[in-house]
Amino acid sequence: MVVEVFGKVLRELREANHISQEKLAELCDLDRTYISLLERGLRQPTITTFFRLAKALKIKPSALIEKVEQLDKE
Amino acid sequence: MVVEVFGKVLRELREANHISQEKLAELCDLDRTYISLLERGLRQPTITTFFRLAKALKIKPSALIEKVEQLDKE
DNA sequence: AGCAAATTCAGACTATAGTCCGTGGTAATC
DNA sequence: GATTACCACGGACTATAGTCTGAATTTGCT
Repeated sequence: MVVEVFGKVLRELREANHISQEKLAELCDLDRTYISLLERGLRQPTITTFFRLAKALKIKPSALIEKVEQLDKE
Repeated sequence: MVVEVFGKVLRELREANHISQEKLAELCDLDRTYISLLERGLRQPTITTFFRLAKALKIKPSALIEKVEQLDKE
């Protein structure tokens, strides 16, 4: 499912950036606990939230979606 | 803003596919009136809804995001 | 082992995603 | 001028996005 895959990708990218959930939350003006929910696939973002996450993680939104696309095909 | 741009792109792609809002809604199992709201930039989809829209419009999600990215840079 | 940072979890809350019902308007087509 | 297709718009509704606060738990470090 898209939402679980997105969570995994999000966590991978965050760790690759060596920042905490709290730092990421601050960077894209979201709540600390919400990042946790996203990474665990318990919530799904809207597209503007998605864009803000991508920006904070220094990746193009299209490149981020691509990663999700790949893993989502099983 | 991302949400308005997304609405424009959505409408363009739907018209390029020669289908009505109602037909698109049926294809991705959404409500007719919600497609209207999306196209007018009054609502923004979550990522799974985004993926379903892309599929119905026969475009890769990453390609769809790319279109939004382009127009979003002013 | 012990401390600190990082994360998870829970409850209560507001805003909005998404549905469902209908109504009205416009532009073709017959 | 009645019908048909398409779309905008309304209100009322349920589910969930996203916030806030704090406490419990895990993880990493020395």
